[in-house]
Amino acid sequence: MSSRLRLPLPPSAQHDPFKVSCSTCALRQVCLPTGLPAAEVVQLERLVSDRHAVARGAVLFKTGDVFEAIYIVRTGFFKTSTSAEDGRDQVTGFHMAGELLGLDGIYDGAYASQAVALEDSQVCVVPYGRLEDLTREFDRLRRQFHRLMSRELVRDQAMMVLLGSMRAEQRVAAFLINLMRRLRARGFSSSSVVLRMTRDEIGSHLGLTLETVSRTFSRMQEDGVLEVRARELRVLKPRQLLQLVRRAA
Amino acid sequence: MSSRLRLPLPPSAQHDPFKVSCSTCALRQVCLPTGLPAAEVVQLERLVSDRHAVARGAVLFKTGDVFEAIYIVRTGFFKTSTSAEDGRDQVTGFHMAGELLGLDGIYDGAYASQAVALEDSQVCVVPYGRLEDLTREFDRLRRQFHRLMSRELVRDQAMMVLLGSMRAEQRVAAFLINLMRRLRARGFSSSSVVLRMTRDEIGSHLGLTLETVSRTFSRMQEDGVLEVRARELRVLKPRQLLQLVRRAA
DNA sequence: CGCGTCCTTGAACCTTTTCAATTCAGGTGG
DNA sequence: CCACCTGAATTGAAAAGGTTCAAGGACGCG
Repeated sequence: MSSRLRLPLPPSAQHDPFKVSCSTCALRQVCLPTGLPAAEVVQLERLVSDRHAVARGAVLFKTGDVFEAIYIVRTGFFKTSTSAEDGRDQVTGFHMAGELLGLDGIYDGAYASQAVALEDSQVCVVPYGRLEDLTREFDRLRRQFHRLMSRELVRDQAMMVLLGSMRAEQRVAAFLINLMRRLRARGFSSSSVVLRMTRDEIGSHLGLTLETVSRTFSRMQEDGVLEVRARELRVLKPRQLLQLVRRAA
Repeated sequence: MSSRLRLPLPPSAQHDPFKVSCSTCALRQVCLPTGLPAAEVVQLERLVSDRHAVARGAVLFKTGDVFEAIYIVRTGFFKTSTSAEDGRDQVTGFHMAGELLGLDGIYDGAYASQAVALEDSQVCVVPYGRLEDLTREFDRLRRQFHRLMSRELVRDQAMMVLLGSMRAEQRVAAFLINLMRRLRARGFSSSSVVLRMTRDEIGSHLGLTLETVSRTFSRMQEDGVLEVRARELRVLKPRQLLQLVRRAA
């Protein structure tokens, strides 16, 4: 009934779990190789030789770790968070299949954030030095890489608007809409989800307390917009949810 | 007595205002060519052939404009803001000499934000298509470009933490510290500034109302941390200002 | 099946916003 | 050169939204 946050792997990958094949990967429409010519995808495949399993709760990289690779979520679900020196900790994002992790490490050679798996996951490992080299030769790959970095900037801007000018209800609505849209782009139901994160993590991401998130879910349920049972969530009135966001502060 | 947000131009530029010379530019330590070998700087100079004056209040680019170039602030001061369809508008950043504008346009070929000059300014125009080409050949330039994009991501994360978990006083303190640090990196006084933006614009950037910004300035003045007279601002106790940020929520 | 973690809900409190009234500063024109 | 005028900034008081503190309940994992 509800979406499971795991994509079926293509036959080739199922048979040989260590072989990476971007060309046949189910994610190729939402991943780094999107739109690249076959020749460049092949190059990328050779680069992304390694795959890595990350158990639920395990840390993929943490703040200050030497930056050596970018990761692409293959299956599963991650959260990234910053940890300021004064213990201030904030979830900066949730990441699902096809999304890149670790781009913030390019700047000074150390990751600026921490990535933790929220369910048993797999990532593709993209050694950064070799990616850099590859972007020299391959124009389309280089441009795609730049586009993805830029997309992150656009997303961050949207997040700033959310944090800077939206009320609790709007933030939660915007969060859910964003989540469902990304799930839909991956072929999942756009009405049902099993959340992989706690209310606390959602709150941290949205600049709210876990109590406010919980209350907001409850209110949306009373209003008939959502059906909430613990982590199981169902959007009953998508249009009304959209209205909640659009409504000016 | 107070810093003026304008750097003296090198003699060569003063004599021929249309000739761009990164090699001799006063900004080369805080700009795109930072750390590049001379040969690559020369290439960059040839690329950045155009300079552009932007009068106070004028729009450099706006949301939806076709993305053709990245801009680098040469003199003056800019704000960037997003304008959501529902009229929700937020200042996403303030930008001074040496800082890049427009990177958010790479993603889909249209700027995602708007840039407005807050004082009479000049920008260097970097045609993006040609920059892309140049990054193919020149390894250091390409890496530097990636580093700068990544730095934006790191900054955005810091901004999210500010917006998501700091109280008004902490936000204002963090804003001032950040501003003064950037001014100092450009050779200005790190204690005095004439702000180029209104309380409203500061508030929009920090997720606060203009009244709260004003009250916070007043309180800091009462506490002897700042001296505020309209847009003229002086930091009297930098360490105390730092303490304000570090103090957990 | 029990324990721990997560979630929900209530009530009081606090910060920030909102609304409103002055005050101030800077630029313009007489 | 000064008076005026307009946008910006300050300040106060009331209201709202969210947090904090606290207690109880549900769920899932071992």
